[in-house]
Amino acid sequence: MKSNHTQKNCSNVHLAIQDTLYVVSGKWKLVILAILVNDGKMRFGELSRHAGISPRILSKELQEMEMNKLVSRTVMDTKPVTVEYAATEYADSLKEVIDAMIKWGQSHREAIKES
Amino acid sequence: MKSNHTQKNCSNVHLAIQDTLYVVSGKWKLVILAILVNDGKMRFGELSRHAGISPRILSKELQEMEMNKLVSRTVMDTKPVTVEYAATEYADSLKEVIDAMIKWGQSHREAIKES
DNA sequence: CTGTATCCTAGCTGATACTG
DNA sequence: CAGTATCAGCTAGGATACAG
Repeated sequence: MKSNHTQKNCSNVHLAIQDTLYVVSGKWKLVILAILVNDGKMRFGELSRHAGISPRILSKELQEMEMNKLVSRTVMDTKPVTVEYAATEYADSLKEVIDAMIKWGQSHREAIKES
Repeated sequence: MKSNHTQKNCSNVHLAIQDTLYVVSGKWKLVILAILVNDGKMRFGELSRHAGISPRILSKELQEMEMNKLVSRTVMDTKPVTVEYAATEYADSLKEVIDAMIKWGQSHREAIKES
């Protein structure tokens, strides 16, 4: 038996992979997440300087990550207004994916080296 | 304790993630791999038609995948010459990563739907 | 038949200046 | 300070013709 997958399952799987890729790929999303996880909540400007991301990109990334519930955005009642971003609990659910990627990436580098 | 990671570990992890991302992201690599895994070895032209990828892109993708030991390339002694591509055993090692991505992608879609 | 060369387009990314 | 507008460069991906 070569394959028992239906077209529908195939589409679902493909879609699921694309959804995940959308969240983990790209130049900045995981970097931002790592910073927020390691260093805790941070304001927009801090994050921009800390990661070296220009405001335009950072804004776009944070919006997408907020839509995907990976970061929370809190407007603080200060003057002038400041905004704090933080990694959500839900972001932890990505850990399995990221760990799998780290593990494979490390052993892969070994595997390739031996040629 | 917030973080006990060294700069070096951080770099390694980041590098490993990028290596994995390089292999699984992009529009075609996983599609090609899925086809070769499900339908077995296939010639260049077949693959091109089957997946609907133009030769230029397919060639580039296959070269990269071959460098990463994910596919094998066998020149057949036919006339005119034909070339068979197949998924390697090593490609199976990606399964954990892909499964993690499928799993997260599916549950994520549910998580987002509820908002 | 396998692959490459050429040309083209759309989208991602970045620097910078600016608005509220 | 947070975020957007504008402009510019780069890269991924694609159509097509062609070479070996």
